[in-house]
Amino acid sequence: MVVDQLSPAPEKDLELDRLFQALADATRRDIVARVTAGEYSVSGLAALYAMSFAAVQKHVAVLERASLVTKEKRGREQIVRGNHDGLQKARHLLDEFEMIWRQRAARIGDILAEDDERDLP
Amino acid sequence: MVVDQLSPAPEKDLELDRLFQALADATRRDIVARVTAGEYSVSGLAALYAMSFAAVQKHVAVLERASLVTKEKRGREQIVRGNHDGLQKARHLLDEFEMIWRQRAARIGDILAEDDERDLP
DNA sequence: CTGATCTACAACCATTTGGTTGTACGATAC
DNA sequence: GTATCGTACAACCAAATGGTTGTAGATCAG
Repeated sequence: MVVDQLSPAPEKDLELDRLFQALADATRRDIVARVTAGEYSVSGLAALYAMSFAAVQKHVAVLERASLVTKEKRGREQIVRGNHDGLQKARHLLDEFEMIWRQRAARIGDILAEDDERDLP
Repeated sequence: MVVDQLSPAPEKDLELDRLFQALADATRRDIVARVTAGEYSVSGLAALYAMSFAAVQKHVAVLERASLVTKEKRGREQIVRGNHDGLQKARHLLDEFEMIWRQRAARIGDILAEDDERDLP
């Protein structure tokens, strides 16, 4: 019974909480997209948005805690880069949901097939 | 320039905000997994968790607003079912990030290849 | 050295979130 | 009918979020 392998009580998965929480903001998603494609300093990012430097700094911190982004000091700047692992972890969970969904669809298909068999001689 | 096609200012995408926000809670992820695999009434779901009925009711409402779940009245019960579309929308965004990432990796690969060519006669 | 830049972090504020309890109402069971 | 079940919704509360301003420490340019 594959279904019951799912967490019976929702084990508190702080990691996924932070991951999806981090993605639940348009500014942060934009930052992820940008630093995935290239490198930005924190102030370089801050220049892109209509909010204070400190606000962007906080967004980057949220992304960092969620393992979606890494920071590396270079001179007096802090370079922000995309972290592939975090994205893949999120994708992986959604893929699992997708699998459960397909298994369910297949099961429904089987039941219909059984009904057909019963109807046949 | 594929990179610059990305939202210059983060267009406020309420839909994705709600989607990821909804997934940023372990209880709600568990609900999604369960109703994706089968059918549950709201009270049926509430029986699974160590919190009040009203709390679960709110979680279901959040999932419904995020298009991850649908409710349908049946007798005096409200049946909750998984909504495939919402999940696919989230997967789609992460897939886009994945594509950007791969393009970047390919670009870096090209640069290295160019360097190699320059080094050769 | 002086001044400008980039960053970190604290303090504060308004709003949202995740939970509670309590009340009310339609549908079902007896 | 009455009692019970499943639901909806309001009011309330503590904590987290998303933003601000202000202050202070490194690092670089002149």
